[in-house]
Amino acid sequence: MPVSNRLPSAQTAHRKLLFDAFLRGFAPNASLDETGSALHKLAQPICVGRGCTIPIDPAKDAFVYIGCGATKLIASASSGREQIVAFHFADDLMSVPAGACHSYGLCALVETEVLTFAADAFLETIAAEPLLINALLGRSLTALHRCRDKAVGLGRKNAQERLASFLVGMADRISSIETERCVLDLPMSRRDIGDSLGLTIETISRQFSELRLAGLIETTGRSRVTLCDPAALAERAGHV
Amino acid sequence: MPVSNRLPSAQTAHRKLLFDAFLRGFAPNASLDETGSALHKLAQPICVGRGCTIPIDPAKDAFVYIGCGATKLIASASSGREQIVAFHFADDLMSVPAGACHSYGLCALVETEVLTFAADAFLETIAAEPLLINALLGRSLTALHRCRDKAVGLGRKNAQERLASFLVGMADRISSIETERCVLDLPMSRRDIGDSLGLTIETISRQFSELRLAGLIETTGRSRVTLCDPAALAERAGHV
DNA sequence: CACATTCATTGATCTGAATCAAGGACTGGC
DNA sequence: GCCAGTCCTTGATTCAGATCAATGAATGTG
Repeated sequence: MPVSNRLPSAQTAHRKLLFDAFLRGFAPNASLDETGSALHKLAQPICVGRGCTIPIDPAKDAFVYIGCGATKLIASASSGREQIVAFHFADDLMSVPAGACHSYGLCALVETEVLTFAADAFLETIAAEPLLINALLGRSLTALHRCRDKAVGLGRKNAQERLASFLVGMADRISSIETERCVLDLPMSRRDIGDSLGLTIETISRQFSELRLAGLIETTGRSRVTLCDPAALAERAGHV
Repeated sequence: MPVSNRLPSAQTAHRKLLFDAFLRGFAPNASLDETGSALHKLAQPICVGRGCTIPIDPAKDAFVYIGCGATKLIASASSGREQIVAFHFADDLMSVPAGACHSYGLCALVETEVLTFAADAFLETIAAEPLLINALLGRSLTALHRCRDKAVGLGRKNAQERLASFLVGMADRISSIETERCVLDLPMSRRDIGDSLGLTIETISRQFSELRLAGLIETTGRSRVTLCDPAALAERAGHV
């Protein structure tokens, strides 16, 4: 398993680019002088390869900004069972909770660059900047909304509805949306999809086959999925 | 099914009490003059009986403050399947999303008094009050954290672990915490518990019986549950 | 206080997804 | 371009929880 690397301090220019992207993506209209440099001091830039865990103190809450790449947020129940709680992509800002009931870990799906922040210091720093808190609040509410929809799927949907729901949701996030057809390059494995949907890898594979047979999707290689009829797929997903 | 009632305008005093409780619970240290009265104008006080749905425009996001009582936030997948996404109790402030994938409804478990706010106007009003945004952010992050833990349960736990997890979680929220024994008065029915844990009413009942047989809980009537050994129960819940 | 109704419990059976097992297809490294 | 290793697919069987069915306990209403 490859290990994670902090960016060497020589790459100051690169670090600056990453931090600027964060500020731009996070609060484009704010003019932050002191706050900006305070955040810059807090930001821990980290670059990890595919399959690596992003080092985060499990005892403290953290915020993580994804500059580029993709990650999975994993929660571990006892006896090694893992549940993927969320996927995140470039320009996402997420909160990683310290483990109370379960322990959380953040893992890169592809080569990924992130900034990590200790949550307490981060919140303290932005406390006086309504634009920033509002932005963070918006992200949190979006995450909450997504998590609730996920709970509906995990609690009340069958395997096929879960996979259809997952594909439609991913299409919204990482594909150019076309009404007719829609091409997705999934950065996660079948196992990841299973761990996200509360299913096994075999069930995921079988449902891919069924959706393919039904003419709703086409697959190319391991990662490319074409949604032939997104509307019909959304219907199978049990969306209202 | 009983219908909900706005508080008659005659009960101005009562309304004021409710609103004051909201401000006190929400941002005890803030001195809000204009913002306070602006919020007061936005607040829609509603009082509903057991089993009633709290009227919320399904087309727009809302925030709801619970003055007293208890509620369930229900999401409906297609074909009438319902998933309870969260329970809320006195002094909670929650966000109710407009339905995108699924439609949400808020329903009272007991006689309940709430204040509802249109989300857009609410956010606009508090935008310049860091204390308030921070409070709202904190509540959102707590809700997100709870929802993630719920996702772990729904995705990766068996029936007994889910019920044990539920009981331990409820004990934290609505009971005086005693290390040895802990008495809970659950305001929700077996069906509600099932709809929250992604299980049927029969499975819930069987698991109650098993936990009772194992000496971990005692039940009195329909609603009272005594946790005889919270630590052992937490272990059965698969908590780390 | 008795009745009606809803709610909870228990049992028997069924089913969708898990598990066990084996073969086949990508992908990346040399 | 070949090979090794990983990832994916498909089939057979098992099992946890759903469903179907019936009885028994709470609640609250007249």
